[in-house]
Amino acid sequence: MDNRKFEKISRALSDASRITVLQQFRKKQGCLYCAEITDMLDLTQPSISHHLKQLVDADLLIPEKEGRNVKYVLNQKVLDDYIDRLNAFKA
Amino acid sequence: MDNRKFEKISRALSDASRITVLQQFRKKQGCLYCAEITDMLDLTQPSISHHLKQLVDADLLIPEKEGRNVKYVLNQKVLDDYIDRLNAFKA
DNA sequence: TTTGAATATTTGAATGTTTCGATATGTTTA
DNA sequence: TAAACATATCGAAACATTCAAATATTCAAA
Repeated sequence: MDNRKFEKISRALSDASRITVLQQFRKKQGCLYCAEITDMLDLTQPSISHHLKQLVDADLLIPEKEGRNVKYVLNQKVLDDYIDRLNAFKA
Repeated sequence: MDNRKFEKISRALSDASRITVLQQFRKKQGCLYCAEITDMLDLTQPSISHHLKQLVDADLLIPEKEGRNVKYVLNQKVLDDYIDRLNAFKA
């Protein structure tokens, strides 16, 4: 992971709505449907779509189309790589 | 660490200059002087001061005044807490 | 106690982000 | 095929961030 990608992931993580979304993945074994996410945030559908795009563009979520629904899967590998970069800051 | 603090740290980490600064701490055993940081970035002094303030406000760096110089120390504890929150996203 | 060096704050312009309403795209079902 | 549904994109308003120039503050040394 290069610095540009680290920066992009950090930016994706720097928003209250997106943090809330990510926290819900634990309860659902790492995958959530778009509709479930829309239900849990008090935002319009386009806003939620925008936030999800940021998380997908940062590779934190992997979208999987199922008919007219979209299932988002948490990308644990990217999360682990990001954590490795954080640990590398330490002396 | 609450969500607001997690968000603040993420935002502090979402800038190329600030990432560069943090990466230098490893080479210097976790502490750097303001002047060293100013030397390594191609930005004006006020801009660098502003970036350092964001890292300090996020508690990633602890400023220690030494006469008219400032020594910045990397806050490993906050980094560890942040990593714990990231791991908590995982299923 | 003035001078100079190191760092911080303020200001303003340019740019980026968040949000929403409207609309578009793609998919299932009647 | 038409209607209903789920999600994405567009366009614009409100707000936040970044950067540099100018200025202020703090401290050490002369």
